[in-house]
Amino acid sequence: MAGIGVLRPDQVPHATEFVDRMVEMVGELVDREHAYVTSDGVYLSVDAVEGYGLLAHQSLDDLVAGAGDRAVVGEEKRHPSDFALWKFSKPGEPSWPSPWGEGRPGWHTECVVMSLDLLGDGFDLHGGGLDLAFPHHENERAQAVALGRDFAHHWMHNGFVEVSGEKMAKSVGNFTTLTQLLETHDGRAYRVLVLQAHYRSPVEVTPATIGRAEATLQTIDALARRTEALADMAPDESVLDAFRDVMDDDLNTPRAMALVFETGTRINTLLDAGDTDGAGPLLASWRSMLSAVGLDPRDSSAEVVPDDVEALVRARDAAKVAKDYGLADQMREQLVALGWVVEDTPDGTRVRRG
RNA sequence: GGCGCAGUAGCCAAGUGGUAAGGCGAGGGUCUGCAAAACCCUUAUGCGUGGGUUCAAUUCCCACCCAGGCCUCCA
Repeated sequence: MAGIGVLRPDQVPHATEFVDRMVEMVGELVDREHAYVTSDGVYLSVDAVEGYGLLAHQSLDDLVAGAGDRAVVGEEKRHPSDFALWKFSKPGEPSWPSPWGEGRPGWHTECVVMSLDLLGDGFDLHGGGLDLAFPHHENERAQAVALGRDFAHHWMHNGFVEVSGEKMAKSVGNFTTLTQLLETHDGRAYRVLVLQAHYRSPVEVTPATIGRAEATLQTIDALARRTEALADMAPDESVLDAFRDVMDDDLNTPRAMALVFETGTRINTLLDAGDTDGAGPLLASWRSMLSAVGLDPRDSSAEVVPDDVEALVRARDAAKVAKDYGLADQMREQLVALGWVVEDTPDGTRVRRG
């Protein structure tokens, strides 16, 4: 997680620790007569849920019609779309006690209980992949509604990570773990890729797109290096306002990133002209935006330049002063061969890891 | 079969009823001893196809093509 700049959650609840609460909730639904007991479990009655199918963009009738042959009304289910809140266990299966019999929780009761317990009623956002909208999230919402509780105010369903236009999934076998990715690539590249696409859209993640994102990062890191000695000033509020505007517009991170790049270009232009004071506020807002999207410029100060490389750099500077460019170029080639990127600056040769 | 979602330059990817952000790449230029970095210019009269509505559509409507997704009791 740290490799791609994702913060740890404050809470990492385990469903097994909330079984008692789930049983309580199911009991409450039964008491309210929004759930009923059958021979194999406890079911939620979707007729009791205002707007069931909202997240799936389907009416109850559509759901039944669309299910075709699969719309088999369980012998005891009152409605084909009714779903299990508690499922009686078969011998040998893990189970917990309940007033209705030994069993295990059904559809996402843990999500409902844990989010309401830990976040409280009426929390802001509920996220998840597009594929979870139905039935997973639909059924979560259904339970909360049947309970009369105020659930998530906003649902955000993100598009898939795709490879050649196909959903990346274990079952498809086009699966790359982030751990694998981090072995050979800058973890920030994945973040750049995700930021440059809208969250609701699919993102193409392939070696090619990751590689391009790394190239993008190089320009960000280059500006960070160029400005690392510059102190923070008061940020340019007009830039930050524009940033907030696009982020407030359904989290339009691609626009936000465009603003980051455009601001970077403005800073470079001012620095080229020697206008450090003019670049200061823009730089502060640039840093602020990068921080907001969780992209940290690579810290080059931690990079250790070995003595032999340093000696070569000094020797090359001496050769340049002596205008022995043939020797200087030869030394540059040596440095490049050793894996260093060589940049000439007014202060002499600078090297960094390529 | 039902319902949603998408098809935009070489690639990735925003977006709007009034004439296409940004990134990478590519070509040209400025700078430089030469490079690198940086900056500037160019790179879709065009946004899957065919109709329609409109003064005007990539943006709305209809049909079609194509990709991928969900349609439940493992979560």
